[in-house]
Amino acid sequence: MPKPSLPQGTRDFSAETIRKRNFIFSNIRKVFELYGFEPLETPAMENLETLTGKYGEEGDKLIFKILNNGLNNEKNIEKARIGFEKVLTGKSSPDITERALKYDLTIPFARYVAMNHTKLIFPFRRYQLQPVWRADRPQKGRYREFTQCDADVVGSISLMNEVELAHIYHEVFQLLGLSNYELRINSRKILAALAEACGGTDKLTDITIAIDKLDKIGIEKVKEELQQRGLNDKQISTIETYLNITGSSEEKIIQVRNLLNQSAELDAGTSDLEFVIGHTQNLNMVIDFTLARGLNYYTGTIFEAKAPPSVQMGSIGGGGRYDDLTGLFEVAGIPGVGISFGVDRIYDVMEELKLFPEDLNIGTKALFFNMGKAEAEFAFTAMQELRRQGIAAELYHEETKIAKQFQYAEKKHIPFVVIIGSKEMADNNCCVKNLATGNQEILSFDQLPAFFNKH
RNA sequence: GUAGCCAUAGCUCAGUUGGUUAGAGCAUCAGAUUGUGAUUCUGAGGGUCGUGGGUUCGAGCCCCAUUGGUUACCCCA
Repeated sequence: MPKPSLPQGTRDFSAETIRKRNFIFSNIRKVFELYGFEPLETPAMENLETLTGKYGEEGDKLIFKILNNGLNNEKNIEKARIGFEKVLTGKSSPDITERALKYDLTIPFARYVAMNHTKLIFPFRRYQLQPVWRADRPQKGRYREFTQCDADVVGSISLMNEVELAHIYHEVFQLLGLSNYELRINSRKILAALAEACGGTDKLTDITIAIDKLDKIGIEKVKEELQQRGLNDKQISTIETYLNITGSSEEKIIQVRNLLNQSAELDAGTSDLEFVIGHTQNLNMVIDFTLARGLNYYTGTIFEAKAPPSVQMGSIGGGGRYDDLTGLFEVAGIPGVGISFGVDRIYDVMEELKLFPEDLNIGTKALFFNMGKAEAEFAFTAMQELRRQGIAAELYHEETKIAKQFQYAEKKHIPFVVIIGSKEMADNNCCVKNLATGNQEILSFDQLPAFFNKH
């Protein structure tokens, strides 16, 4: 029997971790609900066909594919062999795999909308908190199984949706204590206008991939990469000027208008940003023209939430507007915009900054000591009454020395112990001790619920 | 997929140019006090040094392979 282990990049979650994660989830859910979003869940797996081609070439490689069952069945064996040959050339074959674990929540959502568009009430606002899987090499802040929390509005082109989503980011991060997060915003339309000015729209991807790395590799390396991607000096010079745009959001918009030739794309992109900026005061939002985002279905506004600069953790959330996501599934004309929170990274950031409230790990409120057979039975009755009142309590499972029972309570972060010995039994009361302060008092049993509700 | 680093007790680690029965702290358990807890005292258990080969009189240490972890690239939450 080999040592038990977990698949790479996956984790077990202990009680303490789950309570902290639930703290994040419940705040996100609360804000989503407050903004009128409705919950949705989709399966862990999708048909592979639903997912491939939606995340770009690199994305396709990171989809976890599920091997078909019954490949060794005689009537399948020949097909499987041919299919496998195909797989070896780097392609996928439905004879080998036709299902995959979901890679994000947006594409399955688009599939859901496409399947149900006749029944849904538009604009349709849904939120979704579920795990997703990526066959990526794990490293800091990167897992193979992680949880996304998405909110999307589909069936509306109103920029008020962007405004609301920006507010959602802000409210959630405030609730979590991440007040110095940064929300970067840009528009794919402006990037398209830049591409137009630099060799045409077919250069859009090359340009965005390169400039997205500015933070990491610096301007010189970006210029090198642009050169390798076939841009000439004049085009690179335009991009450099573009990347050097600084100032307030308003100033940045003016500068980008001056730099790029006037076009419908540019006008649309800049006025989109102006609208969103104009309706979101004091939200830690900054225009970042280098923001590009990988997923190629975005067409308008794009968002990226950055962790506070004091921690080494890039993006803790992202999103954007897509004109026609459901078009991928043969249902055209449903535009939308959405955002996502990366819970696992938010968790790591909050842990590093020690932002979790102290009292999250209190499960059991009171431990009843076991002071003997008769005492324990007496305590059990008292405890059951507390439980009926909604107060979590435990009775120490066996009679043992006091020190050990105290230690158990301490280790489990139980804040109070209730001692019922022969004396208390005789007086029909109990001794309640606060472990944090060391204070203890004698209470009658009918005082207990009120006491614990107060503390 | 590519590259670097790491692997010794439950945890964090030490282990000299290769040399006897491989150590420490914390944790665990048991005992001097049978109704009051971190402290102190005494003692105990626990490792075929990730795995498999090789070099050597001799390997935790050197070489090769392999597995796992980790960090970075690509990409991303």
